[in-house]
Amino acid sequence: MSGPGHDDQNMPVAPWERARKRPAAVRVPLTRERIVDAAFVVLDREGFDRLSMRQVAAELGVAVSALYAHVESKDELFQHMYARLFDGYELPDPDPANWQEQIKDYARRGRARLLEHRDMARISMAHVPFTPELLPHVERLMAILRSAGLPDKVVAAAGDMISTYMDGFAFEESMWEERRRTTQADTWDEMQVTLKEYFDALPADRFPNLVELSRMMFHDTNDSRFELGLEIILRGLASYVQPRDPA
Amino acid sequence: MSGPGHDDQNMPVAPWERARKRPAAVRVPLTRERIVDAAFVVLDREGFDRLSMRQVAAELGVAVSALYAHVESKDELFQHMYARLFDGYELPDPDPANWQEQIKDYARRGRARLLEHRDMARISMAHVPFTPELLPHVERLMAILRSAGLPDKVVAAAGDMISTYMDGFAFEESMWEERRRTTQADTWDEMQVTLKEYFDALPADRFPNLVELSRMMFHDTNDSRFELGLEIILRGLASYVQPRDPA
DNA sequence: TACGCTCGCAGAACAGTGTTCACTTGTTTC
DNA sequence: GAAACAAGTGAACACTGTTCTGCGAGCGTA
Repeated sequence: MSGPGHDDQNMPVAPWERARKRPAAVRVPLTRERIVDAAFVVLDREGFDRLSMRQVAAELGVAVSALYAHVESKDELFQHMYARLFDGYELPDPDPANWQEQIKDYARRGRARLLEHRDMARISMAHVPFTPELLPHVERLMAILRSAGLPDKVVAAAGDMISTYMDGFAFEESMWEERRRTTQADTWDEMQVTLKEYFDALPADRFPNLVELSRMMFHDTNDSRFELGLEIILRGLASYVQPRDPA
Repeated sequence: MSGPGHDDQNMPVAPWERARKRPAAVRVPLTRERIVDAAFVVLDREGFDRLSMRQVAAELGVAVSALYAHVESKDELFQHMYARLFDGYELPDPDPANWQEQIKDYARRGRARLLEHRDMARISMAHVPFTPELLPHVERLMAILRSAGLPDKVVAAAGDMISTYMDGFAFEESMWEERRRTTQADTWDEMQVTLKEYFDALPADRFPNLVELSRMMFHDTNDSRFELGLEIILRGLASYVQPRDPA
């Protein structure tokens, strides 16, 4: 998939190399990249709970123990999957006039990446503290927030808040997806109808607000709910903006 | 611990009941409450990853299979542990003049409850969607937010945001705690010093903001960081307040 | 008192997990 | 050709959640 050096697979083998290359071509060499690729295939097909080293090995047609030559543990495999989240996912240089849009865009792309693979948010969630892959992002995020004129204390808290919001939101989405899968609901719309019915059937004397607001909670798309939460956080942050150079 | 019907354990047995009660007293009857209690003991001592049905059974001096007479699965056990979070944890009636403080107080108590037991945030996080125990809380939270004059769309999004923030924050705290445990750091202060040193040692040309802000991120207590994040969210919410009855 | 019956728990078992280790096997090098 | 080396195999260990059979004490009834 994303590993390098696969381009020559479709090329015919030169006759004078045939004798040498044939035996080597029978087994594609096992690499960490291929293991991570296979892990994503298993993750998407089986989900996080059924992602086991044995399943990954089976996907590659290889013994389990072979994986441990390239990956120290299942945890390290998760770390490499986590690192994939950040491939080519960059923050722009600070543009103080547009800082809010810059951060929103960053968050949107982050959520999109988390939703690319099933249960990916669960893997990401287990890595919230500062990992080396995350540091450059936090650095640039802070650059943007500082350029906007936010006090340092707020900047320090905001980085965590934004990534926690992204992870938490995508995590919830994963959970609804899984619930949908275990139910008979085939589509997301069908699921929403079921949920809305459930809330409508709640005793209105004990849950007046829930009954009345169920429309809001389930008619909106996840995208617009995500967007609204983002806007709330950014308005809160913006309220801390103070002029930088009172010249 | 919190289960009912344990009050008579310290009472002496009446002599005329002694002959009858003795054999029964040899084995304290196994109940779901006792199983949940034992699960919390194991959780606090061993952590989430080592919390197994066999450990819980051992804690009670009982065979594993005996647990399944009172609890259908490990997942159901988690649900009962999760339900304990909400015992006697209520929201007040709406007081429109104080809505921000009411919500802050709710969030503070929620975080405190999550921190009462090791890794409790991880269990809570797995239950984010609407469970029956949560519904009354969401209902009252919405009542407060609506009384404050927030538009319905914002109210519907805010409930999720606040609980996600609580869970996410406590979850991160759990992770730092675990990292502290696996490191040799005995106290939290010692851990903070280590972290600060790590950030100070970062190449200042590539991470100027991180180096400069490391002081902010690790000198503050978790409580004040939590408080600041809460304030940011509430300022964002408050920006949506609109007059209710333009009379 | 003796019988049988029910119910709560014990023990073993099944299928699955992460991880390790002694072993082949295919390939290269001397 | 023989020796060395790396890579992958298969079996094993110590676990996990869950289920099934069976025992044995307590109860109601004859």
